[in-house]
This record gives sequence, structure tokens and C-alpha cells, in this order.
Amino acid sequence: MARRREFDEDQLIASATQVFWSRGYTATSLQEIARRSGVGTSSIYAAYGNKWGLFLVVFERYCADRVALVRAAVAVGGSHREVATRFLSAIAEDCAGQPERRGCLMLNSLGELGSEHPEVRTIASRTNAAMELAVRSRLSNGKGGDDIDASSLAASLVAFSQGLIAVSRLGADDERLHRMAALAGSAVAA
Amino acid sequence: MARRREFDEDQLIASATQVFWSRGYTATSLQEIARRSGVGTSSIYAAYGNKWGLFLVVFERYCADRVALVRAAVAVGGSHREVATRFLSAIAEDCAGQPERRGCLMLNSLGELGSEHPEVRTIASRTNAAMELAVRSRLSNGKGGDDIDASSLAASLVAFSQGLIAVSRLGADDERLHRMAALAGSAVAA
DNA sequence: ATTATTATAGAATTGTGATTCCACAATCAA
DNA sequence: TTGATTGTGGAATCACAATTCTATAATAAT
Repeated sequence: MARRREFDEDQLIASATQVFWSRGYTATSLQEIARRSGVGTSSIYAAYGNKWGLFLVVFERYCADRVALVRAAVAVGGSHREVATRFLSAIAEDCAGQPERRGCLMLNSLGELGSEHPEVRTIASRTNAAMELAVRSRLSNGKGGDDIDASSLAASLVAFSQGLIAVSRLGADDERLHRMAALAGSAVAA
Repeated sequence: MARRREFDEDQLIASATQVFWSRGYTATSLQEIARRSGVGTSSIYAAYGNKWGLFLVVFERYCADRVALVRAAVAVGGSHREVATRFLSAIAEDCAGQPERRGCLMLNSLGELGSEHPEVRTIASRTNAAMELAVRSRLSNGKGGDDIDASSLAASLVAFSQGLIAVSRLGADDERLHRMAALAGSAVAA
């Protein structure tokens, strides 16, 4: 270890995330990330090897944040119906707050890169499992008798949330998203 | 009109669809489409103007086919529960049959291009509305009293189907997809 | 048959963007 | 302080892919 980094890694990753998220992986140029972050391309290559390496770091971090979002949304717990409603509302809320209706970087990347890049599938799959687990852990009433049911329900809720995200990308207004979230939540047996 | 086209347009569009679907728009080169279809790049440019023009034709056609798929799935009608189950099962079935777990070109393109290309959002949005309408038209029991309810249900079913597609991209096995479809279907009030 | 028009093949152009190189700066160990 | 090591800025590669160009072929209309 000789000279230390000058750039702030969190800053760089944050900038890169924005660009990848809005433009997609392939259409994003490193030069743009360099420009927007103020970090030179040499430094980026030295630190991450190549564009793909940088993307993977971005992607992993984003996915981790997403799991945290879900955990926070269901932190309180309650009846199946309450948990479901809070979870879906939180997702709807998040979509509504995104500029350009850009949805979710995980789903966008899965769409763009999933077929040809197993790593992306792997990370996304792990993330999805973590989300399902987070939801499921708040659905069980502590008895454990209906666990199979609870995990199926959790999986379906996460799937529905991903449908909500897709719908948000179509330009659905905030109210519509929230109404769909509420309707699905109330369809869950209390 | 002097000389006539030599290439079969349906063939070309079909080849192009495969490539765009597997690789994504940006990562696809016209040369690859030319090679796989046997049509020269000059002919493609003469016919569609540019890569984007070709893509739009591919995309519109794909979306139309998708609506047709949904219409066929719900053609028979029945109780809300039956229609929902048949619809979701048909989507699950379709996903299961895709090579490379490539999902749905509409959702993939929405993920890759949605933020920066309003045309894509517009076409996808129109397609989505057509799907919802197709489902809804089979949900009404002919009375028309609960139409608001029926259209909300249709919208949620379509959203859930898109969630299923996302899950399929994660590598979920066929059985899991079918189970989720069945569970969601049976959750719909008969 | 001749002409005007559109299609095709394949080479040439051009721009972009990933990646590499090189010279120089900063820091640690001695 | 000196040398080894790692970061940085910016120019230089290097490949690839979108698009255009040029010549030639096919066909409809006269």
C-alpha cells in the first residue's frame, strides 16, 4: 500500500448507480460515469478492472439496499393482511418516488442482462430469496404450523410487488399503484 | 415500385425478434441480425431506416402477439377464479417454455429502454391496457354491476402475471411457477 | 427494348467507447 | 532522503458496429 485513493468510493458507486439505472448497462459509457463522478477512468479501471466489474459492485450494493428496504417495510409485523399491505405500499411508495419512472435497477438489469449473464441471475435470485424470507418471517404468527402456506404467500407477495414495479414503469400514476397495493393486500386472508 | 423485395419480411422480423429478445436492444448488432436472417444490411436499412426503426416493428409485433396470447388464454370464460387461474397458468406455461429463461420481450425492453424512450413506454402501456381489457371482459358475469371491481381485479391479475415473468427470469423451475399461478388464482374470490 | 425506380451486395466511412499506456504524484518502509 | 509501490490525469489504442456509398440487378411502365 503506497498512495491512497483520492476518490470517495461511495460517491463513485452512487453516481454509477444513477447512470446504470437510468440508461441501462450497455448504453452507459464509462466516460459518462467518470464525468458525473469526477473520478478519472484510470482510477476506475485500477479499482474495478473493467466496466463489468464496476457494474457488479453497483448491482450487489443496490440489491442489498433493496433487501434492507423490504426488511424495514415489514419490521413492525402484524396480521398477514397488515404485513402484506405495508409491504406492497412501501414498494408502491418507492416506485412513485423514482424520477423518470425508472423502476428498480434489479429488475431492469435482469431484463437487459439476465439471459446472457448468469451472475446477474444469481445475484438477483439470492436477493429475491432474501426478500421472500424477510416477508415470511413477519407472516408467521409464531406458531409455525402454517409455514408452508406462509412461504408461498411471501413468494407471491414479492412476485406481485415486482408486477407493481413493472406497472409503475408503464407510467401508472401514484394513486393507481397505491390502489393496486391496497387491493392485493386486502385480498390476503387476515 | 420496381424491383420487389427478395427477403421474407416475416422471416426477418422473426430472426430479429430472437436476437433482440436474447441479447437486448443495445447489445444487438445489425450485423448479427443480418447474418442470422440472411438479409443484407442494406436491405434492412432500406426497409426500416435504422436499427431503432427495425426494433419498433419487432416490438409492436411482439406486443400484439402477446395480447393475442392473453385473449386466447381467457377465451373460454367462467368464474372469476377460473378465468384468473387459466390466465396465470397460461403465462406460467409460456415462461416455462422459453429458452434461457428469457422472459418476455416487452418487459425486458421496458427494463432496458423504458426510462429513456417514451415510445417504448407508450407501446407497452397500450399493450398492458389491452391485456387488462381482455381479462376484464371475461370476468364480468354479464351483469355489469361490479365492473369497477372487475377492472381492478384484471389489472392486478396482469400485474401479478408480470411478477411471475420476473420470477421466471430468476430461474424458478416450472413447478414453482405453476404453483404460484395456482395459488394466486385460487385466492381470487369465486 | 428502353427507362425509371427500387432492391441488394459488399466495401468504405465514421464515431464511439472500452481499454491500455505513460508520465507523474503521493505515500509507506527503510 | 531514497526507493518501491500504488493512484491519477490524460492521451493513445483498438475494435466494433451503425450507417452510408457505389455498383449492379431486377422489375414495372412506356
